[in-house]
Amino acid sequence: MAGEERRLQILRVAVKLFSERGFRGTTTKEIAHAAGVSEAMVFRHFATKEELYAAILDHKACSSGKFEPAEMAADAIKRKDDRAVFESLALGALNHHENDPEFQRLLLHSALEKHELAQMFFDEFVRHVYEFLGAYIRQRQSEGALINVDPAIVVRAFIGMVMHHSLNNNLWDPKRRLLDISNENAARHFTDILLNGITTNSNRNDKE
Amino acid sequence: MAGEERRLQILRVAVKLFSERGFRGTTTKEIAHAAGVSEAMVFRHFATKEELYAAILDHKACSSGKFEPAEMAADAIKRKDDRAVFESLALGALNHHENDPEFQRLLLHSALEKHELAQMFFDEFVRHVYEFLGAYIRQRQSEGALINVDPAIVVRAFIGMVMHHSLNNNLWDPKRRLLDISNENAARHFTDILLNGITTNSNRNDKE
DNA sequence: TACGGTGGTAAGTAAGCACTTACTTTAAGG
DNA sequence: CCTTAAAGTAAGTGCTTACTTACCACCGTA
Repeated sequence: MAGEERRLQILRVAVKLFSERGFRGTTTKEIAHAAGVSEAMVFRHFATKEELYAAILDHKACSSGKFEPAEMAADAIKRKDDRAVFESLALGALNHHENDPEFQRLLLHSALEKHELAQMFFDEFVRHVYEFLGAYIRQRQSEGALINVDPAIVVRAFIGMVMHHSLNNNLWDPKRRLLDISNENAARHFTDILLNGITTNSNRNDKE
Repeated sequence: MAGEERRLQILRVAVKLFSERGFRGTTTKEIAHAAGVSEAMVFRHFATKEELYAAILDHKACSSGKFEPAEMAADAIKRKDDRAVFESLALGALNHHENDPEFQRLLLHSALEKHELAQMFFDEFVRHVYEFLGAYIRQRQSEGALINVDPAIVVRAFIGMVMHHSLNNNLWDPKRRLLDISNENAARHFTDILLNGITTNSNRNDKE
């Protein structure tokens, strides 16, 4: 097998193992065995275990790249369709986490281990999301469409719903015994709650 | 030092180390050193490292006990004051996580490591929260105060906001660069969003 | 056919790990 | 003051770990 090919293969199996067992929980022997080569081959491609781990986090974080809203979300923003903006962003995130559950586990493991690349990902990627969504919310507030709350709080609340749901599906309740809904339904309901709350109109008017 | 006293002291320092570095990341030597005793003493009190870890998780999870809403929340439920119900529960959770940040880290570590006690805690404690809050929501729906959404979705959304906020404060953004608000403010704003959403009334009426 | 570079391995090494053994100190009770 | 049991330790044991070394097999090319 050619060099680059093998390198990628080692990376792939390492992603799987690191995401399952974390950095310290995964041995280079296991990685080599899973890749079907000897341990020495792993160290030919990656000088140290740490370098392999960093390469993975780097690859995973950079493959996401800077936060760029999906086509559907960008379109919704132009139309100022708040519902579509939040719903499409939520659906994008939920689908991403469903298709790549290793990513969330990897990130959590490295955050708990205080690996600098986890912090870097957060500082880069998450900050952009806050800035981007925050700017949109601010604009819609100035247009009188949204109430005046600190946009950062709104972003945190919304991301909270979405990420916590993903975390439940991937980590706590993969059998989905507490809640089993499609990503589409989840995105729609979370958006509904964010935009309109759960109080009935009659009840809301009573109180005002 | 007396036996029971030393046992508790070892447990305390082990909680700290395990929550910081996880099970595999913490050595029995470190625990012994942090407790100011020799490694052999650790193994006199706990037959294996695993047993020490289990004792910690057990203690932490059981000290929380079954989910019992705080006094303030229980009172709010009797008064059917939705705002107070959600706000007091949120504040309770946020304060708990702030005062005992080790707890969240410990739980995350053990969930990632697929330790059975983490799953047990989730199955017991979290299920109760869903049942309890779900029942309240169902009741308020039947009274026409809340709209008819699956209560489990509402619970997930609300817990999502609260837990994700705690997770940010404890793990991702302890410096609180993205959002720095008091627990009281967070609880109030999350409750506001859950109950009323962020759309302005004029805008909401326009669309209806 | 000689050869050099590349893909690959078997068999280490030194350090670190959970856990043990064989021993010493401490202190309360008769 | 002597006994005795518990509190405590120094110095291992055997295994695992990340990482190395020294070597082999193949293959295109000159």
